[in-house]
Formats: sequence, structure tokens, C-alpha cells
Amino acid sequence: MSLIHELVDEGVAPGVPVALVVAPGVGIALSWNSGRRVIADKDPLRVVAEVDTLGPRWIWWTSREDAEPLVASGIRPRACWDLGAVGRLLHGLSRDDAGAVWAAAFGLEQPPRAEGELSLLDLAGEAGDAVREDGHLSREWLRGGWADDLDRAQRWADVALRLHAVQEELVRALPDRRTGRGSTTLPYFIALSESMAALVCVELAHDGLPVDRAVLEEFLTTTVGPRPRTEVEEVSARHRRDREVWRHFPGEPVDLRNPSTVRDLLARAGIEVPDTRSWRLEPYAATSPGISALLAWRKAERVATTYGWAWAERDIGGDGRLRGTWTAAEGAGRMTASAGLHNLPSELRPSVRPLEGRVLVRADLGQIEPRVLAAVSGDAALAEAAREDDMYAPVARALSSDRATAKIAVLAAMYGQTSGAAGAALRDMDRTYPTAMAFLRAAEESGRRGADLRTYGGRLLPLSKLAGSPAAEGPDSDSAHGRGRFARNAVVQGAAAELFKAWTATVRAGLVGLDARIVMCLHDELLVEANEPDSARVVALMGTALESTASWWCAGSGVRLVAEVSVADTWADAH
DNA sequence: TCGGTCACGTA
DNA sequence: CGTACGTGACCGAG
Repeated sequence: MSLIHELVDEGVAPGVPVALVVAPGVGIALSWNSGRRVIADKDPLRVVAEVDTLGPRWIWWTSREDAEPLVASGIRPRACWDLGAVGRLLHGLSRDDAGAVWAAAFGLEQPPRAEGELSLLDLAGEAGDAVREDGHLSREWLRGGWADDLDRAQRWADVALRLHAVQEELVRALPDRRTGRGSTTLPYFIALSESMAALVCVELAHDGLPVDRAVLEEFLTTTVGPRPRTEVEEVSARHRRDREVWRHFPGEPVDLRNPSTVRDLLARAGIEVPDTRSWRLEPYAATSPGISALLAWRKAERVATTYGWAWAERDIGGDGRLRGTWTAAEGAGRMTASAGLHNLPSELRPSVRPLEGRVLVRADLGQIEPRVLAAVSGDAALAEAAREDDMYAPVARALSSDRATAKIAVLAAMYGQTSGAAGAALRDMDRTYPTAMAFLRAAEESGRRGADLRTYGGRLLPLSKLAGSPAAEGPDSDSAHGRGRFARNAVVQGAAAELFKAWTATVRAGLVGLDARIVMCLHDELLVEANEPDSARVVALMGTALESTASWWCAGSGVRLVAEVSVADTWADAH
């Protein structure tokens, strides 16, 4: 009987949680509720690929470490439960190492980060078991002490399965705040999609974003000059750009990279400003060629330092793929990316372009934050507005204002604006959408007090641990107000991030069998690189995936979620 | 060598 | 208007 048939007999089936531990070059250990076994094989990843066809829900410590070798070998696991990602969700952790996640699940103190050599003190009280007498995981095991022996790998998989059981119970105990509840709780769905987002992060880091080097190099050459071959060339290119600004100002040249000397320079020209931020200088640009030159210099300098030749050399591979490291949830719960992936200036987007025959399918969620506010606050009137394609239109009618004012008022409410022109509109918001406004105020109040909050999907926002001590500084300090604004925004931004990741996971599942992959996640925007013949199916998938996600994410709320989808050869054209 | 500040890109 | 994040240059303290 084949391995696969045996596993099926023993209860491995689609959706069944199976803890996986890979011992490189040795084999794998599996552990699930109705069985456990080790499989010795010199090529363990081949075995994982085989078992994945049964569709188990892989349980692993973190996708970052455990899925990386799978993805690198070409495996695209169907489903997982990422203990680290769920640990972050449940406990508001800023780390996801096994020792920390385990401790949090059992209500223990966070252990010190396991780094450096183990001392005798560390090993005291460890009798060779994975779990110590004090309930923490063994430092020896955390450092990979299980990896050369399948028997120990099996015990390590058992430990993961046990943590999964505890996490699952904790997740199921979280409140489900939906209007229309189903049999599966919302936080449970979110635990799954947060896990899948962590896996997507590994795939994004592996696959990279396609860059057309010729287009990029043309742009860099015209903006900052040709690629410098020596340090001398680099200095002279800098100097050439600097001179374009200096020639507009009489007297000694100053260091343009030092804001305080720039401020002096402007003062000499009769322009007094408290700081030299571009939005403050912008009004002078029309009348002062010097300011205009300085602003142009700033743009070029940004490219030269952050998105210039050095960046291209460092972060774009020989295969023309821009790669960074991705995290699935930081701060309020958004994904983050390094290597400039999340703040690529729009001028660079024409360079994001796949090879001939492939296209980019771009989809973005329209007006996502106000729609999310309507859903998570349970405000019936705002949900009514969120039935429309453009929800600011009905809001404007309700506030008897124009659309622009309505938009400002809604955004001001979500971001905690304290001053400005939205004052009157904000008071109308209070009258028209009292439930949503009370929801936001309650979040701000929690933040100010330093009381922990959970997002709609169950993410713990550890406001008691945020900068500034709530106890020492009192509820009216600057840091208390800072936490208040953060909390007010985080309950919306965080829930929007959860929705986005759930949508992303659904899109990913729908891509199986197509020649297409997700190459960018940008808060409310998804980019899929696809073989041209498959692009129409990807376009359709973006919409159907959103519908099916909305059917559980905001069940019963009446809120409509909308995605705008387009296909193009470059990121810039997909708008 | 480090943290703080300024600046600025995206959402 | 305000929030989140990552990056880089500079300053001043150590």
C-alpha cells in the first residue's frame, strides 16, 4: 500500500490539521489528531509535496522558516495554520518565535529571545524534554535540537499539534461581532487567512516583482545620470545636481542635504520658513525658480539615494525580479515589505513590467476604510450608504454637504483629526452616524487609557504596552493622545488589513491551476502576474473572490465591497 | 556606533 | 486636515 493510501486510511484528508516537522536530509514527522508518523527520506520535500496533494492544513511554527524551503523547491502548499501568525493575532505579540508564542498561549512570561550560546543556567531544569518543568519550551529544542533525529522530530511535531489545539480553543472563544453569524466564528476565519498571508509573504519574497531593466535604467539615467562606475563619478553626478540649485542662490553654496543649512539659504533669499518640507515650499515654487529647482532636486535626490543604481543593484536579481522581505502583520495588522516595495514612487511604476506574453492584473478595493467602518461598527445608516458604488454620495446627502466635505468628514472621523475645516461636518456625522462615531470614540478612549483592544477579526492591539506609560503619564499626556489616535485608526485600518488578507488568500486559492501568481500586496491593492491567456480568468477571480470573502466577513451588515480590476503590461498602465 | 530628527515615498 | 509603514542622510552623544 502506498504512503498516500495509508495516510488517507489514518484520517489525513482535506482540511485536517497535520503538524509538519522537516528534518533536512533525514525525513519528516507528521502529527495529527488520529495519528502520528515519521517518514524517513533523504529528500523530505518530495514527501511533503506528495502529502500536500491530500490537502491537509499544515501546522507549522512559522511560514517564514518552515515554508521557505518548500516554496524554494517549487511547492505551493494548499493550506496552513501558522502558529506564529496566530500567536501575533491572539496575543498581540511583536515576535513569532516558538518560545514566545508557546509561552503566550499558556499565559507564561515572555521568555528571553533565544540567541547566542546556551549557558549551563539555560539548560538547568531541562531533562531532555521539549517542554520544561516550568512549562516553557526547552532552549535546546528551540535551537533545533530535534533536527537530526526523527524520533525527536516526531515529538516536536506533537508539541506543535498541542499548541495548535490550545490556539484553536482561544480563537474560538473570541467574540464574533458580525451581524449575521455562521457556524464558523469570524476570528477563526481570520486565523486561517492570517496564516495564509504569512505563507503568501514567503512566496512574495521568493517570486519577486517583475522589473523591466531597460525601462528602469532609462528612467534612472535621465533622473540622476548614468550608472556611476567609480566613486569619483558618483560624487561628480551629485555635484552636478547640486549646482543646478546653487546657481539660483547668491553667496556660499550650502549642504542641500542638511535641512538647517537649507533653511539658512532660503532666509538669505528672503524666504522665512519654520521647516523646509516640500509641502511648505510648494507655494513659492511658481514665483521662485530657486525653490522650484530645490524641489526638483529633492525628487531626484530621493531617487538617487533610495531607488537609484545602488538599490537596483542590491534588490533586483539577475532574473529581473525585485525582492524584499515581507511580514504579514505589523502594528495595526497591515502587511509590510522592505526594499521599497511599498513606497515605490509612481514614476518608477512603468518599470514594473513582466516579460513578453505575461501581463499584470491589478485589483484594488474601493473606499475600503469607510466600508470597513460601516461593517465593524454595526452602524446601520453608514452600512446603508455603503451599499452604493460611491458611498460618499449618500453621506453627502445625509450631511447636506458636498461630496468633498463629506469625504473629509469621514476621513477626519477615522483618523482623529483635532482641528481644521471639517468641524461642522463632524458634528453632523455625530448626529447621522452615532453608532460609528461612538465606536471610534470608544476605541480612542481605550487607547488613551492604555487599555488593550481587539479588532473586529480578533487581533489584540496591545495599547498597554505601547510607548508612554499610561499609569505614569495620565490620560491627558501627549503619549496618551497619541495612543488614542492610534487606537481610533487601528480598529479600522486593522480590520481593513484583515479583510484584505482574507481576500488575498481566496484569490491565491483560486489561482491554482492557472499560470499566475500574486506579486504585490499593497494594503488595498493586489497585483497578479499572469500568462496573457489566463488573464481573463484572473480578472473574474478577483471579483468572485471578493464576493465570497464578503459573504462571511461582513455577513448580515448590508455593506457592499467593491473592487476595480484592470489588465495591463505595466503597473503604471493598470489604472 | 548608536538614537533622534528631518524628510518623503506609498496606502 | 490625520494614521500606518520603510528608507536614508544628517546630527550629536557616547
